[in-house]
Amino acid sequence: MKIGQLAERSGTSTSRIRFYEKHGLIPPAARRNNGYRDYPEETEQRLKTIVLCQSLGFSLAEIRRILPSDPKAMMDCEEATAELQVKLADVRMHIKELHALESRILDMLRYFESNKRDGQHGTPDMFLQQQVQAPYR
Amino acid sequence: MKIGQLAERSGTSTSRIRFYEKHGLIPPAARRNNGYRDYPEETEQRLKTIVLCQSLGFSLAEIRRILPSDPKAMMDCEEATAELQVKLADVRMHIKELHALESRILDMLRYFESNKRDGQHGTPDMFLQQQVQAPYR
DNA sequence: CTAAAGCTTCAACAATAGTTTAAGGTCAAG
DNA sequence: CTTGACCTTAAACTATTGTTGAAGCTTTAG
Repeated sequence: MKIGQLAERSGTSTSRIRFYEKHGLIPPAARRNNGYRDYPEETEQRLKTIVLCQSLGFSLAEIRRILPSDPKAMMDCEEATAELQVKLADVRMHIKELHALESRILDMLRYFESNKRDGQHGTPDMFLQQQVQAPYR
Repeated sequence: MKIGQLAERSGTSTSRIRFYEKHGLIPPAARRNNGYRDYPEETEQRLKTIVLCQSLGFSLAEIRRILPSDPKAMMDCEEATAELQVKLADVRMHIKELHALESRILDMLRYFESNKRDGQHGTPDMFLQQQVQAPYR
């Protein structure tokens, strides 16, 4: 399979595939006589796997670490499970942070609202500095 | 105030302050005879405001847009409120996405777990590809 | 035969938010 | 007078994930 066809089938792009090869995410392709890359079927699956892992929140560096570089190697379930649990903890922490951020934004909105009712004025620094010192922090 | 002292007081760094000036986030500092930047007290507040806004999830481009370039200007409450509401919607959408991601990771973990119990084997592609086609997607 | 499409490589560019480095000027203390 | 700390500028580098372009070779269709 040539690179263009692989790109179409895997839903990526030729530049992306070359980029992944260069960075060790897919094994270097065999070459035809003319120098064109020639891909086996399985590379399509591997590319889709990479895209899936990205959508699961793994960076390319993490994917390179998790997926065996030999595309035929068995995946170590223990290791994959461990990595996924780490990622799960990351995601949950991130969610917590965003909830805290949500609260702070709501506080700030309420603060602006009350100021508007009181017809108060001030510089942005005054508004925001006060917020910094608010107990919510 | 010289730039080093301002950096220390505001909890930033000299390079960061010069970077902000260059990119229009703080007004250009007055210069002493020797060319050194000389800062008024208020710049410390402005820097802290910028750091706060960053912690609220605003990018420097957004901060530059929201905070009046004249540090003494009044903040437009209406505009700030509108910006904060947009940011709030962003944050909430981001939280939703992360919850979906959490579910997908949990699905994957359960899938690995059941495979382990069954003593099954396979390549990462097989594992993950199956997951792609699972109904959770 | 020729033109278009597809392949090759290498290098540069994109955005974000700065840091680091080089080469040099200035200031205060001892 | 020298040493060290602090200041100046501009340019290059960091990390991430690719895209775009230039220059050139190959293949396919008409």
